[in-house]
Amino acid sequence: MVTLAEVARHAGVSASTVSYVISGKRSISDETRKRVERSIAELGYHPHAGARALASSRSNIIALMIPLRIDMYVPVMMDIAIAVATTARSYGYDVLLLTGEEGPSAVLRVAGSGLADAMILMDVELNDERIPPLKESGRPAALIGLPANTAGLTCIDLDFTATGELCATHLANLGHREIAVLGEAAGVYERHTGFAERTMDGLRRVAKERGLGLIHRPCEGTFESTAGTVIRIFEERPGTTGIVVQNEAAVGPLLSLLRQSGRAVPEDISVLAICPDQVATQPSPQVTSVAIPAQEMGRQAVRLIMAKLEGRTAKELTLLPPKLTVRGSSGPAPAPR
Amino acid sequence: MVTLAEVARHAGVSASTVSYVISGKRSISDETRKRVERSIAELGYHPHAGARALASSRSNIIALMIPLRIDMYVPVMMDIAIAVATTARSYGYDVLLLTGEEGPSAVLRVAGSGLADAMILMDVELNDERIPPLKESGRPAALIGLPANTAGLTCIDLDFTATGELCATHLANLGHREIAVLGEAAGVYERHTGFAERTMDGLRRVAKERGLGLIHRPCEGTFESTAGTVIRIFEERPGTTGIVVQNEAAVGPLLSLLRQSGRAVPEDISVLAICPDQVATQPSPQVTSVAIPAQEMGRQAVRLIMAKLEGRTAKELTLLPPKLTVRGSSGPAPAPR
DNA sequence: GCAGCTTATCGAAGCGCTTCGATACCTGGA
DNA sequence: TCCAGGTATCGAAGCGCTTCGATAAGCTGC
Repeated sequence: MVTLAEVARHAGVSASTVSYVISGKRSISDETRKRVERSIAELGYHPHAGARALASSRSNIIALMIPLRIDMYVPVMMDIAIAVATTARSYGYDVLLLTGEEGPSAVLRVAGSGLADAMILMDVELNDERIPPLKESGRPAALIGLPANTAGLTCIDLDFTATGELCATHLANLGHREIAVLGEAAGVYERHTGFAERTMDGLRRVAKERGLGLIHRPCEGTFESTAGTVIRIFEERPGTTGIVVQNEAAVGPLLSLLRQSGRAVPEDISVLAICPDQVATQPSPQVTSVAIPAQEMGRQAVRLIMAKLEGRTAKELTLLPPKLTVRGSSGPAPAPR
Repeated sequence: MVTLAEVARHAGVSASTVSYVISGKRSISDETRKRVERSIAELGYHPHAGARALASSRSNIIALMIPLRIDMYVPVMMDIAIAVATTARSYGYDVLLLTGEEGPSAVLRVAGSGLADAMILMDVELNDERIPPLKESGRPAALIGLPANTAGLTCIDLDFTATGELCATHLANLGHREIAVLGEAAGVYERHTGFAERTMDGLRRVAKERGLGLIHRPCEGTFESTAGTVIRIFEERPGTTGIVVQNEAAVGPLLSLLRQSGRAVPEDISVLAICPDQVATQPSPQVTSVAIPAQEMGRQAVRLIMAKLEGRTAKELTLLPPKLTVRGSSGPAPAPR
């Protein structure tokens, strides 16, 4: 292994000079800088991460914690993770991957050992047990998803309330009067992950304002459970002409089922989904959707953390505005029979 | 931050004694050990990762490198990543997440800086450009996927040749005489990722041996491209009664298309897929499949690396045997018309 | 009763880096 | 000509840990 000292000797300067060339924290003459840089390149020098962390008490690592139970659609998590890693690198940071397996104690371990300078928590629940140790650790952090109490934290999420409003407004504007929501699996509501409720709030608000009928049924997302849920919906509200899907796994099955049961999309039924574009563009017809801005979340999370690491303050709450992309699955409500 | 020295003072012993209590590298009297352990717990001590890495030249970190271009189905990658992280933790290691973004130089950077003790490369291509720097770095490594030349490396993959054989044998045993393969997107073959070719080798071998007709068409996996491919297959070989799907994205579309075109599964057509169970169990009927053993790959990769880190030698090639799970989509070939 | 072990503990060196004075030189204004 | 104020560089301390040799104390067996 090449060390700072060897580079210094090779360049004919002192170790501290090499260090300052690398960090740029003191001015160095052009001539010396060039000489040192050449030595670094020639010797293939890489600063020792551990030594650096020890001397500077900065590891240049961000921990990214994935929960054990995954509600989010997996590709979304992956997108976030990749966006986090890529953005972090652009700031000179690396990313440590933590799984929920280890539980909240992982937070203490990683913060306590100085392994990571900051943390990002994904898929945060309303009363997430990782939050107390996180606050205790005193490390900068960003949460993806909203806990019940965001005081003193930095959180990012899609604005699900606005998403609900947007979906309901889109359908109302198209003349739909009865809409149904294919919700998340029951477990999601039980664990109070929050986003599902917030979506419903938005839907309800607009439904009330515009005088729409609205029913909401949880849905597991398998073909069978989707079938059962859809049949029940049409039994209870035969006049339903618009369906909003929150559980992205149900999108494919729903379209198959509607086709099978002789309902045309979008002529008889309009379908909207809250899902990644990947899912929306795969079936035929493609589905009008509000995307989960996974990359944006990951990027923002890192930016907010960098702000904190640099001593600036970061907003407590960042709600990303939803964007509705109109595709083939939504259209004017059919004329009432 | 609590340091070793403070723990030592609190317990009334020297720093080195505390260190030996933690590492277990020298014998310590029961009494002293207990006292030290109590102090550690009371003070909430966590060894500083950087200091440790510096003194022991071991970071206790494994780097996991995800490629930029992703052929693998994303949830499979996630499964592997989570299995790697979980298994690594059980050995006291953490996982650093690297994306392909940074290119092969990331290998040199991470190895050179002593950030990671070892590396795992995912989705390895036949002539993967990360391999030369990896060898140069001299760090232990495990590759998930097979490069063209495995000499001096440690590689893990599903035995795709055996997988192809297994699929063909299953269909042959059910009496099918004409089978078609819905392959990966053309790009996958161009970049020579290897696994697709190996699957075909296996299929061809058995097809020849058992006298089956076999055609193979690449497929992008979208609904439209799958439709086009399926139509062409039945035009060219109207007698086709068995379809093997390699591109998991095509599974859903294929089943929809067969249903639409009035072909019953499995009565008229048997469908086999090489895909995660998640994908196989979602549609109706559920699909007979050979699963990608994602977790197993992740676990094995870590085990092999641990062996190397402990100075033991690791096998060059680990091919995991395929397992075929029979579900509702495959059955006896229909009587010839 | 002492050589010769083993066991338990300590002290000190050193891992490779950052960072804080200190120093040496140069410039320009008085 | 002299000194204030920069600019460029050096030396040394110290970050928190591991590890090696040394030491002290407790055994065993003759």
